[in-house]
Order: sequence, then structure tokens, then C-alpha cells
Amino acid sequence: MVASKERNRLQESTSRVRVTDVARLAGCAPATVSRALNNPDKVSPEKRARVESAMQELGYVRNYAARALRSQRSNMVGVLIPTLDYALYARMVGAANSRFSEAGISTLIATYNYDLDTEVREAKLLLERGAEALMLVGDNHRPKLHELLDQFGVPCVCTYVSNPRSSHPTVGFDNAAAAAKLAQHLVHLGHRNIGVISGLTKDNDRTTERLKGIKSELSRNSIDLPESMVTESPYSISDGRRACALLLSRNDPKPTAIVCGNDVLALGALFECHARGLKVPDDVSIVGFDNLEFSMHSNPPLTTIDVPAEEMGTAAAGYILGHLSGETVSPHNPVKVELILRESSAPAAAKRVRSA
Amino acid sequence: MVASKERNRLQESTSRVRVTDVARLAGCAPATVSRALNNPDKVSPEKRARVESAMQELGYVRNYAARALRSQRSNMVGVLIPTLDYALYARMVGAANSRFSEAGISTLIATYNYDLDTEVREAKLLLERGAEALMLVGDNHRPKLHELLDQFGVPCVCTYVSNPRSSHPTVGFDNAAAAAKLAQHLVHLGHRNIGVISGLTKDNDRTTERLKGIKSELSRNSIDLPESMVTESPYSISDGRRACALLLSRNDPKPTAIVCGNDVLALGALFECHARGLKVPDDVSIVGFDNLEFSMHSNPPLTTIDVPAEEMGTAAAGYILGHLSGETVSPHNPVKVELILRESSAPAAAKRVRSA
DNA sequence: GCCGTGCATGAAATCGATTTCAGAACACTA
DNA sequence: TAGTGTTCTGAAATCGATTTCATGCACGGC
Repeated sequence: MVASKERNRLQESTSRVRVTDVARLAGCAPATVSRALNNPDKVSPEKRARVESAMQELGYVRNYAARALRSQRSNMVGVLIPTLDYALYARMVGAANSRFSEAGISTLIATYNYDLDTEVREAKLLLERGAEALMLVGDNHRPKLHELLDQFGVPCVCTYVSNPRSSHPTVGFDNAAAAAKLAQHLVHLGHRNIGVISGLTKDNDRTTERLKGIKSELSRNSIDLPESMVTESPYSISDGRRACALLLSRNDPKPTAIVCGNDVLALGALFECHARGLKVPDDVSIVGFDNLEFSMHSNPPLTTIDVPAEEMGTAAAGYILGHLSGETVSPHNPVKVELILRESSAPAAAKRVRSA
Repeated sequence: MVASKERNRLQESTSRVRVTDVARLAGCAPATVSRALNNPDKVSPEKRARVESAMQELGYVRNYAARALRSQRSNMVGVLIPTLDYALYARMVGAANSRFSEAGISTLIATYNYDLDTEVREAKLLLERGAEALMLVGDNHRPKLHELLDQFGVPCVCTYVSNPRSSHPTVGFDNAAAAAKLAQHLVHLGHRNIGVISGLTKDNDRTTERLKGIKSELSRNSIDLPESMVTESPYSISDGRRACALLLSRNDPKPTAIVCGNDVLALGALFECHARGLKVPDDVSIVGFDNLEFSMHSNPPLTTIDVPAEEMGTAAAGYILGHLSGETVSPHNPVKVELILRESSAPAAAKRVRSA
């Protein structure tokens, strides 16, 4: 019988069921229905039961637009990332989304393809949509973006970076320091001719910082890094190959090691070396960044920096949720990035031994 | 002066600027402001200019909740996928999102981790949020989900599948046929002992269909596929390795070829073969599915089925946009999947020659 | 010179849930 | 028993933009 009633109702349902309908059936005021929904413990158990069964019977579903309008809370947050094509961003968003979802918050997603002006436009849209907070990537944004955020009184959190001096909350790590660690590792192995395949640095403080970290570490060790040993490349395997080919085509001092801006580039470099008959790590050491899934399986497995994408996503979401519920949350949340030593890097000496 | 005014206003702005404020400054009615925003050509150029400058001056930003409530249009669509961890889904969502974004539509994202009951819950949430359409993956969903969709009168599109008989619009391809093509390729190469590493088939019609396609193609060729030659595995490289190890541990007739449910599993299989000193494709042929970025670079490059994720995302978004703007759009939009022949598959004979 | 047509405009109703405010019912204390 | 709280409830105002409906105006045809 309930089933038939329901079928009936579905067909009738040109106009949606509203709180007033539920209230009528439950014999109470709309206000009570609303309370039963939002503060169940403020409603007497009997009334609550009546309301609940009325909702059930009518197939009531909330209208969040109305709710958002009146309560001034959208229960949505915006996630603004460069692209979903890069696994680490996608995974970070996935993790954040799970966390938000648990808290009854929906995720609005927007991408800006590494273009900061697009980022501003998308951010504005997210704010108009009522996003209660914004999750960003990096700490380098147009001032306009922060103006908007201020205007709306909407908090944000910058992921993938850690900068205690930043006026914006961050969840991430020090890209320069992490990259320096990588460079240091190669230096300790005795490499002196080091090439760099950086990600594109335009509008991207993560790649910029990584490059800076490498440069400063090398100069700290009085190692020269000529401009011709540094290339920039988009994040794709093929581009990594191309960039590697470029570095290896140098005649003077060929690099005995190459630092890559991420593992995708490193994988490309690995392939290029194979293709040229260069042995990794005997002839060239290759190190990456990010520790993607395939990196432990590549041939040879990649020495890299492990970046805990899921952890960052979860932590960023946690920060936002805490902030939204009025808790005092520490604005700077570093995550640990680790140097993962695998077989793609080895002492520079090894090469000399081989060629001897 | 404008700047100082603006700064002032920002500080004052405890209460947000509304259409009535803009209207007052522009010397017109709120209705006109609304029209200037939504149907610019219904407003005289002079008024429009006045309104626009007033909006500029006050820093007006729309309140989409109010707009959505009154106009019954949220300008949001929901994207409901198993996970963002798998590159193909992420890329598909990215492409769809770009298309939506161009059309002024925002993307609400939700994941259900391959669990159809979670999918229903998340779908309900998206609908409550006002999603005007839902983009789904696969054609296998709980009836409840479609009931909800019907109740709300919200259209959906199922991606990754193509099934003209389905009552729901689809954008994708015939997984069984595509997988059969893969199997056929191996059969044509003379393989008779074929192993299968399938993705998990629970609640997943794509993997189920692929497995079905392989089975039927083999049986069509009178090739036996014992249960012990079929394993299921989550989508990770390590799991792929494990599954491959399992298949190779068979003693009786060892497989001379392995069909994998996707390229991640295939890559795992490749690694496992290397580890065991088996040459691919001389000792074992390995074929994958999806044509991920790394697949053309693996060693050897993978024979696989190319699945155009971006194209699917764009097409699905296109379908939804068309449907929403009242156009009559064809409900079934197949995308082309191609067998990509690379070096990971070779005639079965090659093996006998080697071992001879 | 008059009337019908069409366009720009404004006043006011409206979308649907939440929330404020005030009142009722009840319990508990002095 | 009166007084003081507490808890539950309902009526009505409210969030902010859109949209309907009606009006005024200009224009062109007859």
C-alpha cells in the first residue's frame, strides 16, 4: 500500500514536496519540521517521529538553495586546482572530498590550467555559488583573489606549500627545502655536473621554489649550474624525454645526474636514457619528485621525494572544517616529505669505474 | 578616489551588496538590475551601462542561492564517479568540467569508491544541492538512483558504456566488444593458453562486460578458459604484479598471454614478468586496456585499447548541456575505442622458437 | 490624428527553508 | 503555592534575486 501510494505521488509530483507539506501531514508547523531536520534534539521524540515518517511518506527532499539563502550557509566548499590531469592533484582532491563528504559538505570543483587570471575568474564564480571556503594550490595568486576572499569573508587554505611567513593558511611542505634535499643527495654521491628538468615555472610557485632550492643547494656546495643545464618542460612523459635529450646533447661536461621536477618528467628522462643506451644509474643518475605510483616500479626504481597527496587533501579539508566550525586551528600545517632512496641514483664514481 | 571609496566599502561590508543597492545607485528598479544581468538585451544600453558601473562601483556579486531558489535553476551539475584516483576518471571529469565551465555551469563532484549504495546516497545529496543533471559512470546502478532521478526530473548520462538498449543516455563504448577485440588479437597471434587479470567485477559493469567479452571471444574460438586462469584484482600496479604471479604459478599449461583489465594491471604484470626473467612478448604477451599515458613508454610498450577519456567527458558534458537547453540530443553517443598494437604482444610461436 | 504593437520599466509576488520571537506547558525550588 | 526556569512549539519575518503583470511610452500605419 505504501508502495502504491508512493508511485501515485511520484506521478503527481509535478510540484515538489515542501516543508509545509510535511508539516501538514505531521500535524505541526514548518518550523518544527525544520528543527527536526537540523536540531533533532530540540524536538520532542514523538513529534520527531511523526515528522520523520511524514517525510518518508511524502518522499521529502531538502531544497538546499532555500536553506542556503536563509541560513547563509551553502554547505559547499570550492576546490580550485590547476588541473585534474595530474595524479597528485586528483588524489588530493579525492581525499579532501571524502573528508568533506563525511561532514555533509559538498565539493565544488574548478580548474584553471595553471593560469592565474583564470583562477581569479573561477574563484569569483565559486564564491558567487556560495563556497564557504576555498582550497587552493600554491601560495602565489593574484592579489585580486585575496581581495575577493576578504570581501566575502571566506577563508582559504593553500596546499602544496608551507610558508610560516605567509599570511594565508598553508598545508604542505617547503618545496625549496625538499628539492634541495634531492640536490644534496646527488652532491653527496659525488655528482658535480647536474642537469635540471624543471616543471614550467610561470605562475607556479611550487616549481619555482623547487628550482630555487636546487640552485641554492648547488651553489652552497660551490657547484656551477649553467643555464644550459636547466630546462623547463610541461608535465608529460614525452616532454620529459625531449627535455632529457636536450640536456644529454650537451657536449662539454655531460651531466652525470639529472634532477627532475616530478616523477613524470623523471620517467621520461629514464626512457630517453634507455633509448640512448645510457645506463641508469651507472651512466646517469635520475631523481624525481612526488613519488607517484609507478615510481617504485620503474626500471630502475626512482629515487624521489614522497609527497603525501592524500594526507594533504585530508589535512586541508580538516583545516577548513575546523575553521568553519569556529575552532581555532593552526594556520600552518606542514606535511612530511621524505627522500626515498631507490636505484635510479648512485655515486658518480660508479660511472668512472665503468668507463675505466 | 575610486580606490579609497572601494577600500572604505570593503571595510563597511559587513552586509553584502544586493541588487537593491545596485538598483538604488543606478537609479532603477531591482528588476532592471536583474535583467541587465540575465538578459542584457532587454535593457536599454544607457540603463545597462548605469547598472554595470554601479555593480562595478559597489563590488556587487551575485547570490546564486537566491537566484537558484527563485529561478529553479542551480546552474550546477553533479559528477558522480567511483574515484578520482584512477587517471581516466580524473581526466574525464576534468574535460567535462572545462566544458561545463564554458557554459557557466559549475561542477559538483562526488565519489563512491565503487560502492553502489554509497552512490545512491551521494546522488541524493547532489540532487538536494540542486544538481540539474548527473554524470554517472557505467550503466549499473541501484534502481533507487533512477527513482530519485525521475522524482526530481533530473536527467543523467552514463559514461564509459554504450548500450543502445539502455533506457538511460550513454556516452561511451561497448566494453565487451572492445575486450573481445583484445582477446581476438591474441587468438590471431596463435595464443591458446590465455590468462586474464580482470578488475574487480563487483558492482562494476565495465569490468564485468570486459571479462564477458573476453570469455565469449575465446569460447567462440573454442578456446578453453579455466577458472584458474582468471583472477580479479584492484587497480594498482602491485596488485597487478600479485595477480600475474598467481597466474604464472600455474603449472599445467602456463599462459602464453595475459589480458589485463587495464593498463595499470598490465604494467604490474609486465614488472612481474621482468622480475621472473620472463621476456615480454617472447615468453608471454601482455595486453592492457585504457591506453594510459605511460603505456606507450613502458618496456615493452603496451598493446592496449585506447579509451578517449577527455572525449567522453566532453561529449557527456555536451549531451547534458544540450539536453538542459532543450535541444533534442541523441541519447546514445558512442566514442571510438581502438586497438593499439605495440610490442608487448607477439605471436605465440615466438616462444616455441626461443625455447627450441 | 488615432490606434495598435512592441519595448523598456517598475511594483510586488514569489521561490522554500530557517530563525526570531513570543507564548504555552511543565518541572522544580523556596 | 507562587515564582523561576526550561523546553517545546508555532506565527511570521526573512534571506536576495527573479519574474509576472501592468503601465507608460514611442513608433508606424492607416
